[in-house]
Amino acid sequence: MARRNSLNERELTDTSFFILLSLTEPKHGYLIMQEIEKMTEGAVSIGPASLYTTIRKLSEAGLIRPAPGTETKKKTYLITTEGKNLLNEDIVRREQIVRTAKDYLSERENAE
Amino acid sequence: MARRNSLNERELTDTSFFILLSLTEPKHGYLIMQEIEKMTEGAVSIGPASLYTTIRKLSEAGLIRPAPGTETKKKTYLITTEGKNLLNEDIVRREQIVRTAKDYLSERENAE
DNA sequence: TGATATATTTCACCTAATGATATATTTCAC
DNA sequence: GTGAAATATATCATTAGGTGAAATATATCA
Repeated sequence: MARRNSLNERELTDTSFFILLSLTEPKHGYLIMQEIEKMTEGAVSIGPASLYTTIRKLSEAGLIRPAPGTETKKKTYLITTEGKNLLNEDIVRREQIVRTAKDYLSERENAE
Repeated sequence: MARRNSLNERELTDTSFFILLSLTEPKHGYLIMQEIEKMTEGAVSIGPASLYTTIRKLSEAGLIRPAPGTETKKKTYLITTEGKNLLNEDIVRREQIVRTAKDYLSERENAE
């Protein structure tokens, strides 16, 4: 849900979710795009505009940081501990949404 | 992901997702708000502005329709077959996201 | 009647995402 | 080296979606 500021509420948009996920291993921006395409088998694709603006935001929020030992022109990033915590929280949040929906639907079906 | 038009791409935002879910049984707007609060145990709450604008959009998209036999001032709605199909699709889409994330993380852990 | 709860609508504003485009930088065949 | 293609980053202008707040309408019932 696009609201005031999803990160403040410890909720990840799909874009932030997948960028954080891919940065559990250090990567630069362009590679992140490719990795997300690959891991979702094309279901999710993030363009450069979304990517680089989101990287900046995640970086400012302390959820990712420049990877050490990479001083080239390619800026390489890595998820932080805080970022990993939030990512794990968000996986649980997403599971709960699905579970809530399934439970709700099956309750109605049984009532018929 | 807030994009061009999520309904065109057969993707539901959280707001649309929960409204459709609650309308598997006929309800008017105000009740939808309460039901969503209740079923998510307060984790998701949708205000009137979001609710009524989303109802209009879902209605225009043919995903919900006025419930028959309710001709009062309270406008009662019900999910359509098309809406139910999309809701079910979206549950699967959401499950896949979680599965993708878990698989991705566990692959990295094993590689350490 | 009037107070309170229930219910709907609209406004103005913000965040997130995005297509498009511009611009670097790297690689490598020639 | 030169230049073309691939790789990589950045920014702009626009749109969709979500929201708090406030206004208004309707229902309920003491």
